[in-house]
Amino acid sequence: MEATKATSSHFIKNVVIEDLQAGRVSQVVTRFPPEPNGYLHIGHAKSIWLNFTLADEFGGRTHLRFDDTNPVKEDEEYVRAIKEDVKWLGFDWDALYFASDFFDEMYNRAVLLIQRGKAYVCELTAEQMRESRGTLTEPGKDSPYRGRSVEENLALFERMRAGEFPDGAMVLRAKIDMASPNVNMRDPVLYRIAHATHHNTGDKWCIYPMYDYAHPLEDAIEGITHSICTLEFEDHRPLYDWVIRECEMESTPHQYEFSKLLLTNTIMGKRYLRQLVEEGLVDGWDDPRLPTLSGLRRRGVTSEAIRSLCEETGVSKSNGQADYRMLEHFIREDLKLKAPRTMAVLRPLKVVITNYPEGQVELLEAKNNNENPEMGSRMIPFSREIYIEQDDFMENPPNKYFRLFPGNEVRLMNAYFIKCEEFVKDADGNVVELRCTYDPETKSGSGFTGRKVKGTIHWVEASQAVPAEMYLFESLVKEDSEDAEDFKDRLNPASLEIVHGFVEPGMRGVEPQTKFQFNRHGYFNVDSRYTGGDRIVFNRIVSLKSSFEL
RNA sequence: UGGGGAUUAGCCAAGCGGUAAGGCAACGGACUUUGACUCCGUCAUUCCUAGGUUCGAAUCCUAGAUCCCCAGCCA
Repeated sequence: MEATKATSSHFIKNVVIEDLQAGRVSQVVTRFPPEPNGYLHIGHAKSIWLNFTLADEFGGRTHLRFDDTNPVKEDEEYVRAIKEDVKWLGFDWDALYFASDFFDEMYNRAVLLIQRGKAYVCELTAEQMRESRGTLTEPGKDSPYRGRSVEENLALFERMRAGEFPDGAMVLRAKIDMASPNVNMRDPVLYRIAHATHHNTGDKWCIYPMYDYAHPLEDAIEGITHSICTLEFEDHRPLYDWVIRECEMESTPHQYEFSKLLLTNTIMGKRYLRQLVEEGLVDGWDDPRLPTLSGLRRRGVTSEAIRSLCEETGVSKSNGQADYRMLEHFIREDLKLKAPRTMAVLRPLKVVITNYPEGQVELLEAKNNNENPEMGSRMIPFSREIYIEQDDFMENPPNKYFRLFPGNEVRLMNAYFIKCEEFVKDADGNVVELRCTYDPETKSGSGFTGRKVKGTIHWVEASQAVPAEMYLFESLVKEDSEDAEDFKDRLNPASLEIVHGFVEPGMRGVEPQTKFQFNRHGYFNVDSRYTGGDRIVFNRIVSLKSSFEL
């Protein structure tokens, strides 16, 4: 049976509970309102999670709404990608809308505003408008067009719509207060002229509503009860309420602001992400190093881990960033029992077991997940020649190194104890081969207790080993580089290392997006772009924790 | 210097007048066929500061400090 998941409390949930109890709303309706002008990243995941889980917990509904009010920046391609990401996170919208579905209604409400003397057509240029807006400490000046008659405004607005004026010639402005201490209230622009083809409405419109005007109307039309956004919109709230009130909307949604999710050691700014992609500094929007949802997905991060992160970082109004290690923790936690465990050698070092019969291959049993017996076991080959990790041998080891070194014995996971007798170096002095002996008595599962060994290392049988590429990722940005002026100076040149290693024979033909734990290394995902034919590429999702330092 | 927010441990975060939850990280120890996992233990006499109210304050009041956001015909 499924225990009811106790979700933690937060201030927006408290508001919802009060609204429900007081009868102010009968059903919670939220929305996730992305602008289709870019790819979603983990910060958006928080908003998606918040809106969907909040409504779900109280039997409400959540809409997916594309805020497509600016045709020059938006594209159908992003609509597709955003839908895919939301679904991948595990959420289903109860209704799908586009802001553009409501353009007629918005236009009609604008006419109403004009009729009520609450809006006017202004012919100030953008620059003049900026100059007359005042500053943060000085009030603005009224536009010379502020006193136009209702009739004149109506006629002009109609002609704007009819396409009689070029872009920038005039705008529709709200008539509020040019002296407001809140600059958002200084007669904000409601509509601008843009002769651009819209991905949904084509060339039907050449005037488009601004966010501050469109958003509250969209919410009201859809019957949204709790309109959740991020902190920077806090001082837009009076305008949000003004639009709802002055447009005489029946439904009165309320806006609540929370602090967006930021992660340490990553780049989240839309502008920077776009630059990385467009300048080819990364492998597309789904580069596994990116915090985009498509990048995280390709890397192998699970949606469950992302949801856990959202849940555990909480909902508040204080600015801050969560430690990326928190995400890593939830990835490991999610994959621990789900991912089969296998042996993979990233940087191979050949080992010849000199007392093992030449030409003999035996099959040994290996559990697929030590902590999850339901995953069963598999048979893996073992013979005279195997590969181990280069790191697992040192000619001159420091104290507390309990892997292989001359004269030392270790356990080969799932196999036998081996002892290092000699090592072979090439002309450059690199160790290229180990010669070891094994003890048949120590076979895995035999119950041998004769002696103990401190180290256990992993390996892959040489003749049947399957070559594979492993993409090892580090943070895209250097640690503690937040204050760098040019963000490119923050880029970590070592964020990607590709190694050529070996995996077990059973890995041949593995499907993209399959996740494994490589014993003693970490969690890896089969890359969906490069894997195919004989090529297998693994993306390292996250390493295992380690308390060992050389 | 106008307006809007924020401030509880290294990080995230509960707490709403009755004596500081939880998670991440870190650090000890036990266990271990993954230096992982798991388990046990440690980790804020104090909540930005200073005053005040109160039997009692992170919570209420007063004054101050620091940080974030706002002057797009972007969202």
